[in-house]
Amino acid sequence: MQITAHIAQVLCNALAWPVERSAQIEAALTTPPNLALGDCAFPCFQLAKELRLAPNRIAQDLATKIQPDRLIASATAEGPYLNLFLNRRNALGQVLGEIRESPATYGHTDMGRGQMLVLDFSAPNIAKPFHFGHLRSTNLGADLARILAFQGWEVLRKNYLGDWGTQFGFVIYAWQKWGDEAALEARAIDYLVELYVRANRESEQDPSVREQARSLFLRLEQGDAEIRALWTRFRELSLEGFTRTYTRLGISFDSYDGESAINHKVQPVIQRFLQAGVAKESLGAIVVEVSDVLGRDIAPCMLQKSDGASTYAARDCAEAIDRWERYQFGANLYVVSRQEDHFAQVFAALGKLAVAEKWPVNWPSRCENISFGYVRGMSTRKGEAVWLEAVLDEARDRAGRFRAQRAEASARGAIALAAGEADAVSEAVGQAALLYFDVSSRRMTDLSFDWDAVLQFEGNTGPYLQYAHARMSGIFRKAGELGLTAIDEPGDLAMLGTDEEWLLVQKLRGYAGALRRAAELREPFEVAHYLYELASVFNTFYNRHVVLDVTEPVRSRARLTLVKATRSVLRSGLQLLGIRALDHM
RNA sequence: GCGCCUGUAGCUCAACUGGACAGAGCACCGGCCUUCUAAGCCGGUGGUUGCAGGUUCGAGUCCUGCCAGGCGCGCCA
Repeated sequence: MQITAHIAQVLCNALAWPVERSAQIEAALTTPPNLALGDCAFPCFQLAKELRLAPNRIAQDLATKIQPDRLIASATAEGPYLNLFLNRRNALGQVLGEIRESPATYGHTDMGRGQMLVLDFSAPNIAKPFHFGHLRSTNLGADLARILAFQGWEVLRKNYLGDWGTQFGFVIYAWQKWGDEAALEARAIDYLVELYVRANRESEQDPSVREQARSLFLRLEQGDAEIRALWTRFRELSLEGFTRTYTRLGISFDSYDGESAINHKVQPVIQRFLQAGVAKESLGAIVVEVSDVLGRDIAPCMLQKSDGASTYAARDCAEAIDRWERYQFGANLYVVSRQEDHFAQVFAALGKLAVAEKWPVNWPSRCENISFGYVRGMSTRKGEAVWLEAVLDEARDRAGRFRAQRAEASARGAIALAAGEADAVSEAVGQAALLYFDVSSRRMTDLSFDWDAVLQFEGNTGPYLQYAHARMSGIFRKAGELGLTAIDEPGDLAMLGTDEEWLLVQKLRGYAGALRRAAELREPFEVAHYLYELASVFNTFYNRHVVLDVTEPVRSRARLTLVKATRSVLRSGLQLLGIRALDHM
């Protein structure tokens, strides 16, 4: 980023603009399509309007005004583009120096410094299957948490468990009717899901089941001791199951307070809405009109149903208020799929309350719904759902088989691993395939579940990134045997003179930009995409050049420095995506 | 009917928020293991960006209208 900032400043001077505008120039800078055209480009189209001059003319003028300096070697006009060639030797030294000085924080910005960010993700429903579809919210949320924390935010990870609502009435109804203590002991959460599905199926035949479930939930909400004890037990069992999966994925939360925890604060909030004149009664229910503030035809935000039970929206409102009082967040994000209308209603209702009660901070505008695409082929009712644990197992097993198969096909064989290590590698590779698949397209893209598409180990995949990392680690093992080490002073980096080495450095320079886009757009895909390109550029370099050559120790050490920096950035990015960087595969 | 989202190579996705010839992976065809891991690399085949207009120096990207698909539309969460 520092080189880019320098270029922007030089251009700013050449244009005789005030320093403040250099940020605008920096944002406009792009990369030419190939090395022959240059290393950095400034398109002059926008300036054409402002200066009332042809863009080609502006590019030519600028080219003559740019003085070569330590980082800029030359500038040429190529049609409407001003193309810059960098001083490779100095630029390379600067980039590798920055990475060497702070490998753990290279590429970060302070965009979130001093601000709290509440991130609500995963949020599975108790007594409902934790299937592959839930991986999206869980993984997307965990990635965003790491990415935003890296950008300086103080992130609070919140798992707002779906542990309240009529669904629980169904489970309790089923338990009272068919409950089997032995089965619950043996199968825990799986058995609860069976009960839930069975009650649901019955309610399709017999509408009165729904009524009974509803009344059971009402009793729970009113504090019936017997029902409450059942609920507590079911919640504990479910949470144990979820936690196993989270631990396996290396994900943890700061809070598991679900909808039930906010229960006692819901009524007072509904009263506040009424007293402020924001909510009104309609058909026996209590609602907040939001079509006026949202400027479109949308149903009102319902806070209380005509039977007196609170709604999901009311709990979300109360919960958001509680969050604000606790944390005074700078941002409050909900990673929930395809509930745009619901969140629009909740945020708008809170916005109206903010105005009516004259809140000093209009925090509802800091609330965001991070939506994402639908996972097709995964309906619980149709029995298509695949449990996340089963997917993780399958991923691990396929990764193990794939490795054995490759070892046989390759003339060189594969690196021998200890038995325990082989299992750990299979688990890590399987997860990498799964987690990477999830972020290999932008979050709004719908996904269809397909074993063969999800569990790929070749091409643009998670294992491809791990493989590049393992190769780099292999180089360092060999370097240790040969007694070669990376260099500390940049003097001899002039040995890095090939295009492949330069392209790799150029790519390393782009890490900060990828991280910034990922954070601003709430889009981990940006990191995944960047890492794929980085690994790809590295693989090209790796195939064309030998790093370690005892007859050329100076060049070898310079290349080791480059590989060390690349591995550091790759490892940093993988960590942000929750993918384990492996030293052997 | 209304609202939100999507439509790019046979398939799965990109395209740095309006910029250089629309790029990757999979699949298919050909080449590369006596050098640090071939889960890799190099080359090839494959496109009227759903259709029709509009905005301007310039459109896959923005606007309008069609066509096709997905999700939602006050007492499910």
